[in-house]
Amino acid sequence: MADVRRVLEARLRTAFDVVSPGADPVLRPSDHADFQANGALPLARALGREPREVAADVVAAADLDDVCASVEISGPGFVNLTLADSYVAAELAAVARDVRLGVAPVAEPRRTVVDYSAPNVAKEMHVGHLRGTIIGDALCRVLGFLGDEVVRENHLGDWGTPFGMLIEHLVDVGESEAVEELSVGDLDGFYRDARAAFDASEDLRERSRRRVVALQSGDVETLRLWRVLVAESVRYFDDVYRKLGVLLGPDDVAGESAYNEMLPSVVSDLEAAGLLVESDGARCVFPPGFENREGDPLPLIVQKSDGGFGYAATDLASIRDRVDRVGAARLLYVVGAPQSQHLAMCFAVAHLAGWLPEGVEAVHVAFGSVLGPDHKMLRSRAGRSVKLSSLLDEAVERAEATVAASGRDPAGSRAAVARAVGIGAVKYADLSTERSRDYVFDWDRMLAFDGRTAPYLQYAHARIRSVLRRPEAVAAGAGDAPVAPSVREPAERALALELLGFEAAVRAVADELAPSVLASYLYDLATAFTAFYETCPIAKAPEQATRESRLLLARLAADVLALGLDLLGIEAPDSM
RNA sequence: GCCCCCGUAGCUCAGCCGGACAGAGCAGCUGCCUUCUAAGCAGUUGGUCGCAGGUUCGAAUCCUGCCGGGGGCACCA
Repeated sequence: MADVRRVLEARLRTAFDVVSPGADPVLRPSDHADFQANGALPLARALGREPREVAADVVAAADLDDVCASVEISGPGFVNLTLADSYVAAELAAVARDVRLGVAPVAEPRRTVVDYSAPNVAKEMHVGHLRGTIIGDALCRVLGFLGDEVVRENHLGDWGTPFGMLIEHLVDVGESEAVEELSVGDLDGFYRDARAAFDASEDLRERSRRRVVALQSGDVETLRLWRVLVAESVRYFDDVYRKLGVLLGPDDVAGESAYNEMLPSVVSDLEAAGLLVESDGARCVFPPGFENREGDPLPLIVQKSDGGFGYAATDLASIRDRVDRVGAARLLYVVGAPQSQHLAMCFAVAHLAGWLPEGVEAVHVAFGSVLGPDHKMLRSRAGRSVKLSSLLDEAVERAEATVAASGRDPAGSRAAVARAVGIGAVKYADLSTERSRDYVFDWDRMLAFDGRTAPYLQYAHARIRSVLRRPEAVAAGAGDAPVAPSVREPAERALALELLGFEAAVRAVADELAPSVLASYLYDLATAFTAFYETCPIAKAPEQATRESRLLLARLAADVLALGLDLLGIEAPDSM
């Protein structure tokens, strides 16, 4: 209801229908008014009429008296719409009464599985996992807030041939030694040592091969050792997730191994459907439209020539499981862009096999890579991938240094503020870049208090809370009183309109699976607030009515900032 | 060779279901703190929207070709 744009859109649609049924009003924000409807121009061409005449007919047919102060035809046939202050104020008052701040839940909630993060057991989480984890988490929060039933699934890499090697290494170093190493989070050290030993010893290679067989055939002791590796890794991942402040936890783990028992039926059902083709000893499906280097049909290898299952089999099983058992209406795969062909093939095969029925949507939510200052994949000085855990620690350390340098003494723990700022900076930098693009990781830029950064937004929020804590504000109810806000001053009006755009921003994130829309919106809101803050005294406004109105605007700005940041998984301290 | 993504101001990016002079942040330059957190605000400099065609009354946006960057292309996941 708070979305004034949708109200305008609906009214205009009715008016356009009168002129030509089904015509799109093409409503956009405008530099010349609050909004402009461009629909008369294309419609005029279709009708072979003068654009301004068509616009005039639309305006005549439109019922906008209660919402618009002025409706004017301009230029070649634009319809410029300026909202009535009374309408803006009334809508704002409605938002103020709404715990959801004007964001209505979706009419038809969908059960949505979000597959994201997916680190590998006994391997370090690195920056490659950063984007997927942050983006997936933000989408879960937004979809959940809009009322969808979100099922998080962390598709852990917990199965496959490397586990023969890893388990043998576990045995060699001794179980308690290994657990010790893993529990302090040195997964990379463990993996590297295993790898080095594997490469150096034919005996170990042979044992590893036998161990894989034992694992796959369900040998009890082997499974026990495997569970040790998984459990220690999951515990470590959970530490990282808590450090990062994401929703993901041990209960969300749906590792590859969880699909093991379904793999044979994936193969046999594909075979029964006549989709399976044997090629060079491997059992494959050749979905139409995919070619390899030589221009030959490209297979999705479901079962390898050695009888083992490929990851395609697991991915297909997960699709079936999520549709049949979980009952999902939508499957989101928050997975890096390089996997797009693989996922497209999996979806294609699932369609062919009838595993993705009508009404179930599968989407690859692809994201780009994290690049270093040299615009190449971000790596450490040593050329290794950057350990995610260390990166997060560095973010907090750097934030701590800036907070300390400011000489401020935020109420509450300085360490907590540093954590919110450091982690928030990393998340906002990531989320504010359009997700399909690669993005350049730059400490100084993301941690700056100037510009489009989390620290700027957090600071804007903290300033508002500070104003709301002032005695004059507390006395006036700090914006909680049911007042009719005034939007007479340009800065008041601009802030009010920005606040009314919150619902549209949140919905756009869900519709386009693009958290960056909300990230941009929050920056615009923060700048609208600071402009208002500069020109309009809030707690110190001389008149009681003005004070109450501005306190309401300020409180709403803080609430929307806090909620919006929360939907992105970013904390908003009350003081900093 | 084929497919996918990207190429917009010095740097980082928005806009891309066609519309009124191409926007923002940073950096640069100018101003503004005895007054609610100046970690702020206001103003300003800066662009052949990779190139060339095409469609259109109108193209950063749609189509085609080319150039440049990244990624993927059968038994690792």
